[in-house]
Amino acid sequence: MVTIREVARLADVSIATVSRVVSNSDYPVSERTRANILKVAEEIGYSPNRAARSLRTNRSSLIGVILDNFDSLWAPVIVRGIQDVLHKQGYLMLVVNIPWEKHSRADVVKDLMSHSVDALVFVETWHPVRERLDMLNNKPYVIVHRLFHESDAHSIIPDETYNSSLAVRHLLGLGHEKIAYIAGDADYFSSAQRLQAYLDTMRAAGAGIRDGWIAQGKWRVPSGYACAQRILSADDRPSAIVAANDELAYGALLAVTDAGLRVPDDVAIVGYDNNDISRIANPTITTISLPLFLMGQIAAENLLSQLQTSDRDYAEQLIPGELIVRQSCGAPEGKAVYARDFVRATQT
Amino acid sequence: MVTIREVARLADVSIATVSRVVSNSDYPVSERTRANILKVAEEIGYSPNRAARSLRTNRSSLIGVILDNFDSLWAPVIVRGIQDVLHKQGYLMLVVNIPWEKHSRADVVKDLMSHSVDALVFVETWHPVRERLDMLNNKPYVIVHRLFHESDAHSIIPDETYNSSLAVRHLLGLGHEKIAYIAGDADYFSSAQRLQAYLDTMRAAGAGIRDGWIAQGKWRVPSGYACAQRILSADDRPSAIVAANDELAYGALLAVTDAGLRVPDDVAIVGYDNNDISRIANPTITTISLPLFLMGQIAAENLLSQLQTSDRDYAEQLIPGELIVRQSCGAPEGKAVYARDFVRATQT
DNA sequence: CTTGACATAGTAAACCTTTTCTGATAGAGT
DNA sequence: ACTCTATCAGAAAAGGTTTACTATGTCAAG
Repeated sequence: MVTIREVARLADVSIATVSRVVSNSDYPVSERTRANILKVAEEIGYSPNRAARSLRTNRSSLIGVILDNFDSLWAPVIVRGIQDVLHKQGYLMLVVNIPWEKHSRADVVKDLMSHSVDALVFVETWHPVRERLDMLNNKPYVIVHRLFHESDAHSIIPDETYNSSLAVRHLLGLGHEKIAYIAGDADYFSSAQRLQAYLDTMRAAGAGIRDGWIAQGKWRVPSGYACAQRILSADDRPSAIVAANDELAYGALLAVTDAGLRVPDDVAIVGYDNNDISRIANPTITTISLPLFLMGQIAAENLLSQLQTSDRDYAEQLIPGELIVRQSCGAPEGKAVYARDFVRATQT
Repeated sequence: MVTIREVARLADVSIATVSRVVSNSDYPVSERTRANILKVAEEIGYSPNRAARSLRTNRSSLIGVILDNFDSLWAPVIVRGIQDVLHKQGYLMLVVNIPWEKHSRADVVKDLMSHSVDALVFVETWHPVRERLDMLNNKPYVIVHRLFHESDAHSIIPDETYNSSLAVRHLLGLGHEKIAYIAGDADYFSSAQRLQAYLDTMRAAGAGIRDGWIAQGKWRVPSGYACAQRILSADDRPSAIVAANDELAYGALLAVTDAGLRVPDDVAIVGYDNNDISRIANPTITTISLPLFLMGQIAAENLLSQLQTSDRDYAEQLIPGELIVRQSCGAPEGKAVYARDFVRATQT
């Protein structure tokens, strides 16, 4: 292996000087010397031994990324966002996936710490970080898409309330008054929030709500199908269904079709997540899109600023989504007139 | 930070002894001493400084994973498979995504080398590793799902020929004689292989092939739609379409429906990849499933064996997929009578 | 001509492990 | 009682880097 010593020898300077140059120290080194050292280093293909550097400085340029659910449709996009920012700053990601059922989490954190990661990102995590805050050794950390109920100032999460209301407002804006809701798994933080936003928005608009219009689903297609069936058989059949995610929406779509009704003519449908499925379904499904890549970027930037300035105030960050208007609601594709106006009004 | 020195002091032994115990050396240490050291280490929460260890041993317990396309539907599953094996052996993954358009690849490898990774995995890679083999410093490496044409003994790739023939055989087995084919992007290695397998299987079965039955697609839904339209307007309309992937199949499904024909009654369709889409589509789509998780595991095991025994023979590994029978072909769901028999006959 | 300040470079310690070599002890064999 | 061997423990070097401290040279001011 080619070491700093070798560079020093060839450039005829001390290793200290080489170190100053190659590690971008702000210690003064004459331009002549610097240029020469860089030339030599380049020529013999020197790159610093990170282990040695890390041993000395206690910094590793490594960021631990802990995922609950690596091959979900969301996580990889978030991770790419994280990398996008971190990589430019010379950080590399140590990625570990632990299904949330497993309780080996503490070990993983310990593992990462022993590799002296500079900071940690938890993506879509189920377990409060606080439980093992002592293990974190005061290292910066951030949570993207927290799934547990207690709030944590380090989290970056979708603005469920706002996003969910977008869907309802869109339907209201299209003239719908009888709007049903299929909720996600009750265990989830976000399920409750989205459902609440539906209720609040409906009430705020003065629209009536019936018990039979609200079904408790389980995130997946079959559950969406069953829930929609129940909803369609309600005394007062609704003219629109808001689903807590796209899979539920797809189940609902099948149920509506199987009931001999048409989407969007008889029943309009809105989803949430903007899966590939929704782009491809027939009809294509109106849905809420989350800026996942951006969320990853924000997380990484948050981390960087924690790394730079040790003490600052943290606050939970809520990330707004966007309504993607497609065929399943009957609105002109790509245009959410009322909803858009509403958005602007809300945001200013 | 708590170091080996601290453990040694409290256990009243030398640091050498502690090192032997905590690093699982096979150097003899008395049971009494070992137990005591482990107890102390546990109590004060000692975990070895990997940087120091790495500096000394030149091994890092880090594996570099380079991805072309991190948020594809496949890559994350493969990565999970890799982790599944590596993590048990105490390795952690340094994951880097580089879109294949970017040519910063060499830098990334250099980066990883400077972190002294013990080995490298390339997932779904477009660029021949050989180009920068010198940078690899003889470290073990493996390629999962190679996308470039030249063969590489270190690759673990789907057995495209076999897999693609499964689809055709299934249709032949169901009595179809006029089978069309929608190919994937011509740039891809796998496209050509899959197409060739279709041709060979058809010929072997004595089934006729017409020019109008073969369309050159581009992997995505709209292309599948267009190709299917062209195929359906052929003089001699085929009774089945094999698509090079599920998105193309979905496009074909739409085209068939829009042409006023029914799937599978008028036209049967088979895809490739077993995306979520296919499970949910209406009708559900028969397709080929790749054992991605397994491929990741195999890759990792290959790597481990390279790490243990320095010299051994490598050979390209071809991984067979599986036909998932659903509604789009008209066969009883889950049963691929002819195809299955054919598989057995081939494999024995 | 001396002094002080400044710019630049070098020396050497320190970071925490692993591992070679050496040392000590105990038990077995004579 | 002696040597020989096996078993276990310790001392110390080594690995590549950063950095506090020290050294040198140059130049300006006194």
